[in-house]
Amino acid sequence: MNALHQCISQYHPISIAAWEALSKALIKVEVPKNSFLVKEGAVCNKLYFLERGCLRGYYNNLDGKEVTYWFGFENNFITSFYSFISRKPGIENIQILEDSTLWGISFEALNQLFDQHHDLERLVRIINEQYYIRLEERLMAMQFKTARERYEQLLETSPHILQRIPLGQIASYLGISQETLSRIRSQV
Amino acid sequence: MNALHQCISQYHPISIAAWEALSKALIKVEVPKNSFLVKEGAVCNKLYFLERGCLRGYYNNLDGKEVTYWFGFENNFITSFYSFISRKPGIENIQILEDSTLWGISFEALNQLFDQHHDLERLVRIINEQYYIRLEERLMAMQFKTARERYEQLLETSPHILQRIPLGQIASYLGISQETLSRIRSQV
DNA sequence: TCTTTCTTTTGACAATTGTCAAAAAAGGAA
DNA sequence: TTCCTTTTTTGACAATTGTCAAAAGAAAGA
Repeated sequence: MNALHQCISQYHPISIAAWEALSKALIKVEVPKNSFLVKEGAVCNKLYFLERGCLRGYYNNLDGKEVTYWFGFENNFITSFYSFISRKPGIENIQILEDSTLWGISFEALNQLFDQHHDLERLVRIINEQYYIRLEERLMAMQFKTARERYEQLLETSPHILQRIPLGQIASYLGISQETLSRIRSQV
Repeated sequence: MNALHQCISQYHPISIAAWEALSKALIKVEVPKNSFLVKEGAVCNKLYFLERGCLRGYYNNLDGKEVTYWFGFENNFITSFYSFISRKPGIENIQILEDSTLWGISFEALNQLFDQHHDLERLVRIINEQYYIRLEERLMAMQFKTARERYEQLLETSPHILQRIPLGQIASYLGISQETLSRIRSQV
């Protein structure tokens, strides 16, 4: 739980009372490789902090292919965002790629904490904003860069992804075919 | 200002006190077509609500081309998000495409209001979340759909864009060349 | 170790999309 | 209207990326 506290502090320090309340509401979740944290068709009721391990979000498209659109690593906040926020079933699956340790809090518990601790809601607002900026950067790369440029950007900003994730999933994440990524990689 | 109040209510109703405080902090901005709300290299210090008109966010890429990555229409919240949040100069230009009326609030004023009115900060958190979901949808379309599919999706979800925005800017927004968009359009 | 399975690479070819240049069409101003 | 500017379309060709199939390589279990 220390990792979470440290991570939080980097975004926005919260009061001791807020941290204590949050700690009490958190539930430790240990999940083995290849299991699922969230499955499509279900409402995702929890927001997680990933302390150890890694995982991915993907959905099955109309052609029956798995489409990976994000990876989660240590110190990331994890949820099926659309489902968690809208309280509706999502199409997203969250699969554990390495044995992982997470801390989870339910939607209800989180919102109760928001009522009691203004600074906790501020923290979440600020984290949301930072994640928004990341997403914006990714959209821009997707929209205006070639496959090769996107791969090179990934190499620079997130080399750990290359070491921990199979190529096919990375290709999907970059929006290209596995064959194309393999060819790009052999030419760099 | 009524439009803003109504728009807000759809996200999260706020107290009368919060609304009054917000109203007082808002500054009306009228801008003519082709002028700029935000220019690259500057820190964007305001969050706007667009009451009337339309505008676009774009940046100049390394090849000297304008790259459009969003449009704003009536009832949208507008800012150069990265710059507004991080308090750093951005690369984004916001150009007015039709004579527009906006209501603006400064970063400082907004944050002071957050301290005084918890429900206002909640409102912004919720709006942020909804905008995040939109962005996520756009990223997925960009990542896993063909140019034609993205165009057809735009036709369905935002036909007004087609009627108010030049083709070249729409093409850029869709991440394709103007010629390709023109050809797609002639074949639908 | 030897299989078996999963992952990655390679080849051949097709489909999509981009680029450059020019023509056509549309819109604005006098 | 008429002229001028901007926007859109079209053609020819090149570059990028995808698809299918097969081979090569790596990892995991018996």
